[in-house]
Amino acid sequence: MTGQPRRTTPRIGDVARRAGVSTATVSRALTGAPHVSPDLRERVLAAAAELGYVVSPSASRLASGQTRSVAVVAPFLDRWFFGQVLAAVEEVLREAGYDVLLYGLPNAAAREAFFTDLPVRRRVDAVLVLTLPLTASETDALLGLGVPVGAVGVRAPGLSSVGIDDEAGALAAVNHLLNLGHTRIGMIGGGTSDDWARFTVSRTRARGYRAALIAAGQEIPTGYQVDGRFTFPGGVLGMAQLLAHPTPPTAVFAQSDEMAMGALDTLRHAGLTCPGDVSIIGFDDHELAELIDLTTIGQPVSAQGRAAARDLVTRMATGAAPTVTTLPTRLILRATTRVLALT
Amino acid sequence: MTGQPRRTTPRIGDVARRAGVSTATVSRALTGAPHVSPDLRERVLAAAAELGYVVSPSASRLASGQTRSVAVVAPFLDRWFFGQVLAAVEEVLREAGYDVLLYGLPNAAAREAFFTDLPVRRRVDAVLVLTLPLTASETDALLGLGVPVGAVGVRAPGLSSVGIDDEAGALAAVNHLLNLGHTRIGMIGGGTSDDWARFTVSRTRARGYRAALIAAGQEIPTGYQVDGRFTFPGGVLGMAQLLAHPTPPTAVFAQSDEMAMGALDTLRHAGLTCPGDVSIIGFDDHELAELIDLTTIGQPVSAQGRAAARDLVTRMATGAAPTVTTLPTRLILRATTRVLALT
DNA sequence: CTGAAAGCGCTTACAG
DNA sequence: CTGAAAGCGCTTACAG
Repeated sequence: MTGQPRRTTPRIGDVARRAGVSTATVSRALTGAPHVSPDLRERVLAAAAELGYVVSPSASRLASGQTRSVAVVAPFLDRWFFGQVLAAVEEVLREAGYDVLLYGLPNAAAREAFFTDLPVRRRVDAVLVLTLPLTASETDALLGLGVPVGAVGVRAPGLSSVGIDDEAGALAAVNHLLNLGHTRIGMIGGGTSDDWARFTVSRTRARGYRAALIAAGQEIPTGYQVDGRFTFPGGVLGMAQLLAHPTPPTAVFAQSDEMAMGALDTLRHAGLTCPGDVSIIGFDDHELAELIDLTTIGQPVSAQGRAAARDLVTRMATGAAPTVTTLPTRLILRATTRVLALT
Repeated sequence: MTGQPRRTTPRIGDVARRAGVSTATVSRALTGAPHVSPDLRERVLAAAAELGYVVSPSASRLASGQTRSVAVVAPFLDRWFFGQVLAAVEEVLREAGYDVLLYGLPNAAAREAFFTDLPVRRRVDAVLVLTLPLTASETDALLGLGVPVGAVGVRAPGLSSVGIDDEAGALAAVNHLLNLGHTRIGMIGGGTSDDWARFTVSRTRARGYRAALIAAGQEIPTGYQVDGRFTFPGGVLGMAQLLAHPTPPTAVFAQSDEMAMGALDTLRHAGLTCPGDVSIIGFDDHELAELIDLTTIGQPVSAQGRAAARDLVTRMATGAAPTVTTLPTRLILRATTRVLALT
């Protein structure tokens, strides 16, 4: 019963003893702090390696006040856009040495719980919000954390944000259609959705749509703006709705590529061709867009995640002020739009 | 300079003072430990609420040895399958009160760094691996953490695993084709990929493909098994390869729906119809499969994530032994397969 | 059921 | 450049 060898995780004291230095020196050497002579640093590193020593995160955090973690908050985790952004964000943060704490808020209850309980409090050095339109009090709650807050696709005072100019993108899409001679231009958006997360971007893109038509001196017939819920099935239904219009559009601006794909599906099933009968332009440059030859407004998705993550890394390190970054969209001409056929 | 009111986060002592009890009692009341009289518990809860007290995670972890966190490790974060699984996993864990630490391993360097440095050490109460075929030493490293380890789509001794029977699924797919009278059946898989993560499942499904054909007494012509890399573009190319065969198949088993969609695209561009000229069956029941009317082998994706997360929650709470769960696949008949036309 | 006190394993002024 | 020591903020046997 005496001296039984309990194999246990080595502690900082074990490393210190083995290297013949104090724990203070071990700590300094391991964290890369200055004021440690090269040979001592080397001895410490060697001792730590031999022992397989790893610092205890909780102890280190408690003593230093730093968590080396950042929270990523997103309404959905299972959608294309979020997957792309999340992958980029995770990579940047991991390589910078931060842990990523993931919070999905798939429904109203989860969302409310998150902003009420604020589970990230005292737990992270920064928070990154992905395309979650924040109310003023939600923004306040986040800023009240006292750590840098960043966002992709959301703007609010006090936090960094990275995004695109949705209105300009939509305007470019519709202008392209106008340039091709179309005058009956419909839109599949997400307008009447009760889903806040998609409501904002939907409205902004709708503004661009209307601005383009108004600038061209055109009126927008009732029933030309339909709801596609930002999904493939929604696009299917939306296009069907447009086709049922007394004077169906000859061109359609879909606010996302997924809805555009749904619209294409409806055309195919209706025996219509694209762009022969109807031109369609999407938004996103989804990974499948190129393959189905979809004309679209491309936005840099991973790049938005990377930029947002990098900004946070910088702010955590330097205490720099929040920034606002707008990344460019571009018109990508492919095969689903063409000059209006003269009949 | 004296007594300046520094608004600071309340500590457990503040709550204790306000409630007129010891910090031990506050701790017990807050963690829901037994042996606290109802009225004291109430007083503590009230005091904590008034102060807006939140326990310091690092201090709590250091003192208790529990992290209330679980690591989720996945090779990709930006693919459909992982997004679905991740969303389900995150929801279960969050609702059970665990933090989710996310680790993406998009390349060999990241993977090696992860298993060498083992950044999750002393940091989580469990680890969940998503579809990452583990080498023996990787498995050992994980089990050496001393916490429950679970996996989706991976089996290894010592860890829980949730998955489907890939071979049986593939077999069912090919049997369906055989039942329709097809004898020239090709396969688009991921066989020659150097991507380990997809290599294993690819091989298992290929085994099912071959088993079905062998059982039917058929030979497999050279060139009937092509690589589609588990992507849409890969499916496009794979189908093109099959069409270029001296005696092209009349039916194709694609190991994933995304590849099946790519195959459909190739057929369309080649002026061929499906299922008129070629029947195609996929695997997954991807969310778009229903919309394009793709016959496929459906697998429950979110359910696998949920089951794996729940198993881990149980094991963390009870110390139960690892489990193995196999969820059912099912043949979903839709419009892309039909009886071989007699010519 | 409740409290005093030790201990979790680090980090970091403060001296030297 | 290096060490002794206090302190980070909890949890949990141990007594009572």
